[in-house]
Parts: sequence; structure tokens; C-alpha cells
Amino acid sequence: MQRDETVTPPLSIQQQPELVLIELLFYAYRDFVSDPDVVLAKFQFGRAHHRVVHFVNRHPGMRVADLLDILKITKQSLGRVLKQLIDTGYIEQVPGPVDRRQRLLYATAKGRALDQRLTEPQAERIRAALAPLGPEGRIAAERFLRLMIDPAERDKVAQMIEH
Amino acid sequence: MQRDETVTPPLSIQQQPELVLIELLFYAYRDFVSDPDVVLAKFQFGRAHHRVVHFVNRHPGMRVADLLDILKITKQSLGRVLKQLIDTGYIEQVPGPVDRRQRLLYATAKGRALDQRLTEPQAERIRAALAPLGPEGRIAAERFLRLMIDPAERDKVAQMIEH
DNA sequence: AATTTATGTCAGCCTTGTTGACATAAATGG
DNA sequence: CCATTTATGTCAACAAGGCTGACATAAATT
Repeated sequence: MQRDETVTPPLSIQQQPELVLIELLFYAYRDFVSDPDVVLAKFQFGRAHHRVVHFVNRHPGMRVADLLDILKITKQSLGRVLKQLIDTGYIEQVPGPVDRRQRLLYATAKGRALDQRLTEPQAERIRAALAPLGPEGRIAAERFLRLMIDPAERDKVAQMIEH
Repeated sequence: MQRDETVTPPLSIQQQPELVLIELLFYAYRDFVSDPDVVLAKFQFGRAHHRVVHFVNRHPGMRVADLLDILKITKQSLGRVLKQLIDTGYIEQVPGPVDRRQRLLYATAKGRALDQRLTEPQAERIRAALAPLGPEGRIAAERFLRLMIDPAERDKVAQMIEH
């Protein structure tokens, strides 16, 4: 009994050249996000904690709703890891000065130190990748990745990144 | 009581320019991997099934060990979703003709069709991102992503991608 | 014949995502 | 001022998909 493998050819790069970038994205991201795992393990934290402490550190005083909008997860999912980070002193909450329903989020010194340790190996990977490329290579990589973001999100993301 | 937010400044792009690419990778990948979710939901599958059916389709006759090496997960984790894909007829196993311990993996016609439906929205996103860039932009994006892969993996990945 | 290799499987645990329901305090609109 | 909306938190339960450890089988290799 023969397999039906010749009925339709499997996806090939020739017929679908986007496969190269699709797969490169997978492999690159796979290795990129594994960098901080060693550090995370020492702190008994996971990748979710990394994301939270990072974005809070990058946007001091951000609202919980802002963080949810970046991470695209539910408040219950966020709540769990956020609570752990607050209880262990990596993040603190401050009532919003104008709207006191808000709990503005700040990384503590401890939280900033953690974020820096987590970010360091990723930054090193980026530097190593950019080294052989020159400034135009960097610009091109940034431009491509920006265009990979949902159009409706692009301006918001651009503003958050530039500061 | 004052917060200690001024003890150390939060990470800023000025002091760490790699942050731009670090965060762009997060945002781009976040949206990129969410594309197939709509399709996956219809089939009662998750992102893990997507990855498995995709790489099996792309590398017909691959060994289980090869798949593990790509995904970088344990055989138990793979086993669970692979079994589901086999039981529902998206993937089939064939004993290795030379080494009969091996179970070579093939996507069935059904599996190939599924992979194509899953890949389509991602390919569309790639095409849309490349459209304003020109051929050099594509080359640059590929070059950057290749350099983001672990050096020890690069050649292997390059060979797998090119065919 | 003994060992190693490729694969599968059982059992249990952890992280991190989900839904749904409900609670509270503060802002806002009539 | 009261009703409603908003920002946030919380409880409970569940699901996906990682993980470890132990053990089983068949086939290849030494």
C-alpha cells in the first residue's frame, strides 16, 4: 500500500518563497527567547515574568490596561505573574494621581536590575547579529519588523519604542 | 514616602539601542504567530500542532529525532501532539527502510492541506511587509534573522531551509 | 550476546494561557 | 445626588503545552 505523498507536493520554497522568512522567524525567535532562561531559572521565574518586568521597566508609571494591550493576554493571566512580582518586590503599584482607580506600575531598583540581567544576553545576541551588517542592515531589519506588526498597532508600537 | 524610581534610570534606548530590535521582535512575533489561530481553532488544534504539521510537511520522511532537534522540546511534549495528529490522519508514520527503528514522518494530503491553510495568512503578512521594501530589503531581513540564530545551529538551519 | 539507539509511553507536575462570575472603588454623566 | 461606567482585582475551574523521571520495545551495533 502506497502513501499518498505524491498527490500534492509538499510546500516548497520555489512555490512559496515566503517560507524562508516564516521559518527564519521561527528559528531566530526560538533562540532569541531562550537566552534569558538561565537567568530566569535562578530567580524561579518564567518567560511571562520577563515580559512583565521588562515592559514595566521600559514604561514607568504605565497602567495595567496598557500592559494588557501590549501583551495581548487576559487580566487574569497577567494578574497571576504581576502579583508574584509585586509580592517579591520587583514591581510596585502607585495609585494614579489624577485617576485614583488606576494602579500605576513601576519597577523597583530590584526589578530594574533583574530586567537588565535578562535583557543583557538578548542585547548581546543583537549586537553580534548586527556587527557584520553595517548601519543599513540595522535600518532594514527594523523596517521589516515594523511592517510585520499589525497595521492597527504600528503607530502605537512606534511611539512606545521611540520613548 | 518616595519611590526609588530615580535611583537607577529605567532602560532607555539611548543607553541600549538594541532595545529597539528586542522589542520589535516581540511585537512582530506576537502578531505573526497569532495569524493561524483562527484556522487552528476550527480544527481544535493549537500552535504546537501547527509547528509539527508544518515541519513534517516541509521535510517529508524526517525522523522524530530531527523534529525534536528543530522544535527544541522533549519527546514527551512532542509525543502528545504528534499522537493527536497521527490519530486524526494529518500525519503518518512509516518504518525507516534502512533503519527499521525509525518512524519516518509524512504529512498526509489532509495534513498538507492544513499546513497550507495555516501558512497562508503568515505568507500574506510577509508579502505585505516585503512589498514596500524591494529585493534588498528582503535580503537584509533574511541576513539579519540568520545571524540571530545560534551560531552552532546556523548551517543546519540554512540547509533545512534551502531544501 | 551485550550494549546502544530510536522511539514510545505512563504518571505527575508546572507555567501560563483561557472563560465566567463577581467585588470594589472611583470617575463620570445626567 | 444617583446611576452608570471604568479600572482593577479576585475566585474558581479548566486547557495547552512545556517539564522530569522511569520504564518498555525493537532493532542496530559492537
